[in-house]
Amino acid sequence: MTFMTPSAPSSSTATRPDSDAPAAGRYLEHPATEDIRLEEVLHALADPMRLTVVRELAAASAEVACSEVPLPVSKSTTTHHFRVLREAGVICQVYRGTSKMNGLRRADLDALFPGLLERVLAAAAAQEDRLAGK
Amino acid sequence: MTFMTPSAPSSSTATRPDSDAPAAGRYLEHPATEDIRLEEVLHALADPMRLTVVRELAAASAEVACSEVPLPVSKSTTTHHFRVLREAGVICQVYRGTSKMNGLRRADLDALFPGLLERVLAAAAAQEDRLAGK
DNA sequence: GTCAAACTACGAGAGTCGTCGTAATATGAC
DNA sequence: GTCATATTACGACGACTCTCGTAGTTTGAC
Repeated sequence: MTFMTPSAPSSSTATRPDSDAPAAGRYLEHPATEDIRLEEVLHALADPMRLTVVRELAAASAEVACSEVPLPVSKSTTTHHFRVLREAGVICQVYRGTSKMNGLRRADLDALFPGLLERVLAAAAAQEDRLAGK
Repeated sequence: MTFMTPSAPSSSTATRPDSDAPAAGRYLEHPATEDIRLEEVLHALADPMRLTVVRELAAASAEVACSEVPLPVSKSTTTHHFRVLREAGVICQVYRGTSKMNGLRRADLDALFPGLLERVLAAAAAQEDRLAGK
C-alpha cells in the first residue's frame, strides 16, 4: 500500500541506489509514506517561507532547484526550510549535479490526507488575493 | 462581508455587551474574521493537544467547557492551548458562570478557507484510524 | 458574608525554532 | 589539477513554545 512517486523514496531510510540516476552520488533521507504525520505536515506548512516554497513547487510543472525559489532569507536558512519540508514528507529532494531538485509529494500526501494539500493551497491563494485588496 | 457566528465576535477588539448574555461580565478578545491568518491557523492546528481540542469541539453538538476536554496536561497548560486557538481565530470562547464555553468558528473559517477545516478533521480521523491498525 | 469550582495571570524552566555567518563539501567545466 | 557554483554542516544567537506550580479572580451556591 505504498504509493510511489517517480524519483521519490518509499522505503524507510534513504533512497536506494538501484537505478541509474543521472550523476547521483548522495542520497537524502525521506520519511516513508506511512511515516508522514499530519501534525508535522501542518507545522511545516505553518511557516510563511515554507508555504511560499510549497506554493512555488505546486505551481511549477517540473522539479525546481532550491536556488530557483527566491526567499528573503540567507542561503543557510533556505536550506533549513527545505529540510524541514523534506523531513515532514511534504517534498522530495534529489541531487542533480550541483543542484538539488525539489518536488511536491502530492500523491503521497493525497493518499494519506485526501484533499488537504489542495485546500491549503487554495486557502493560501485566497488569502493572498484578499490581502492584496482583491 | 463579515460572517457572523452566533455568539461569536465580528468586530475587531472584543465581544460587545449589547445583547443580554446570560450572566456574562467578562469579555474575551477574538480576532475579526478578516484578521484571521492561514499561517496562524495552521500553526494552531499543528499541536497534538490543540488538534485534539478542535476535534472534540467539531464532534460536539453544543458548546463545550474547557474542563470537558480532558488533556494529559495541567490546567494552566490547557488554558494556554485554548487561548492559542482563540487568538488564531479557530475557536470562540464565552464566559458562562464559572465556566468558559468553547465553540468552533466554523462559518468564519469556511468563509476564508473553504473546506480547509473539514479536510484537516478528516485527515486527523484518517490518521487515527490508520495508526490504530485500522 | 463563607466556600468550592472554574479558570487566569504570572513567573520560571527546558526545549525548539528561525535566523545568520563562516567553513566545508560535492559537482561540473576548465 | 584549478576554479566557480550550489548546497550543507556547524555553532551561535534571540525569540518563541510548551510545560508547570502557585497565587489570584470570578462566579454561583450556601
